Amino acid sequence: MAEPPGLRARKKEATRLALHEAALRLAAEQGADRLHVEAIADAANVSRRTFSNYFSSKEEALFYDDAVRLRRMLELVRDRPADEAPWTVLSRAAEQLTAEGLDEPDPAWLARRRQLRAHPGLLAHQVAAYSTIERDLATELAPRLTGADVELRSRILAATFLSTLRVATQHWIENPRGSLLGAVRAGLRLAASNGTPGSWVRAVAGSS
Amino acid sequence: MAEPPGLRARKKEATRLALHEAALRLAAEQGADRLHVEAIADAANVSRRTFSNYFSSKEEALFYDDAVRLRRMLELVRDRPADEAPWTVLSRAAEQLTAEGLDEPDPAWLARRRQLRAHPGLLAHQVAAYSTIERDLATELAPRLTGADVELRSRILAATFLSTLRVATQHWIENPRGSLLGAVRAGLRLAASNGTPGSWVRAVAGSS
DNA sequence: AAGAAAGATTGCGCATTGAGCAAGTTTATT
DNA sequence: AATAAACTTGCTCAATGCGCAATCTTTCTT
Repeated sequence: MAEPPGLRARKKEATRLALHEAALRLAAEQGADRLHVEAIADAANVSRRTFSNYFSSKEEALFYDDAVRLRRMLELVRDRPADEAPWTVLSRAAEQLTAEGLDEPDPAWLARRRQLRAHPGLLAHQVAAYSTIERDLATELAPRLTGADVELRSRILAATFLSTLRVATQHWIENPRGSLLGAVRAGLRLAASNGTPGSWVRAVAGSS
Repeated sequence: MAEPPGLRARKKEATRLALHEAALRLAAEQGADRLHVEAIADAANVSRRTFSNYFSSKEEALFYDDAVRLRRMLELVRDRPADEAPWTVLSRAAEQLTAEGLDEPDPAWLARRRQLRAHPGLLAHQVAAYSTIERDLATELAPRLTGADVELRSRILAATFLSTLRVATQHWIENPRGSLLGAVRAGLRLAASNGTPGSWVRAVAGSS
């Protein structure tokens, strides 16, 4: 089933990563607006054309790591028991994902990501990356719901969860007190009680 | 304070709208992928260059109406009393916005919007339009919160609320049973109780 | 191990597009 | 009516996404 990736696949992943990292580095060094596809390709020792074979735009290259994380999260969701409550499924998946080696990321990566935040036009591309799996996540969630309006409810669950994950992560990047895992947990707890004003304080207090 | 817009401003708004509508119509007619800036400009009787003066891409033109709605919603949020509970502020603003003449939209518009849904790449641009005001909404919300973690909480509130609004609206477009207002109300109620499994059924039942 | 088949990289060319600039046109001001 | 301010347009260019065909690499077959 899970055959070890051959040399071909490994090489591909390597250049993909190289392109992603080159993009991130150059964007942080020279500013996101002076980032050109040609430069990224050069930095990764491939041709401009090859870049296009991997990514359809420099922004996609920039947020490739988010895409990977999100695809991985979808897998984790799939692996949760079918009878678990939906929000629990999502929370646990998010926690596993965060725990999986990305809890204490490389400081250089952190700094670069913080640089990127400055450029407001990039936010749009990041949310785009998230929106890519929104539907997949919803269809994964739907069979776990019972009652009326399953479709609407699954889509709202997926969308709000992903938004929360994105915002909590971003907030932690800009403002890293404590662990990322803690930030994600706090965010999810907050989102879980969006509509109940009294519980906010309690929810936050409970996170410490 | 609010001077009536002169001829100049009215003309500008007119061409902006013309461009938006031309884009929407052409996208629905010929498919979103065969949509070219030149064609949009022609259909609106302006030059290609002028199109660029109004919109920075065809997708921005396509989702101009969302942008307008969202800016309007920000105003409505600003006008809510300062002591209202945050989620109530958002719900009321959304309801007002929906009630403001867009509750029973033009069937042609609806059909076109439904066509657009087919093209998956466009979702990214729609969420981009929503993300544009995410920060503004958060900074508007922040002063209405008390306690700890005001920044994180306001950002999560803004993000989840906007996601919900987007998904509920989109769901209603694809699936218009009842009024849009009803769909938005239901969506917000659902989002308000994301984490509490037992309350889902009650929340939905309460919407009928 | 040799050769065929499948897959990846590259260069070339073209269509689309976003934007700066300057000249011409329309609206606002006085 | 004259002047100023704002808008439109055509021209031009750099950047980009992608189809195509040639070449090189990995994998599969026998």
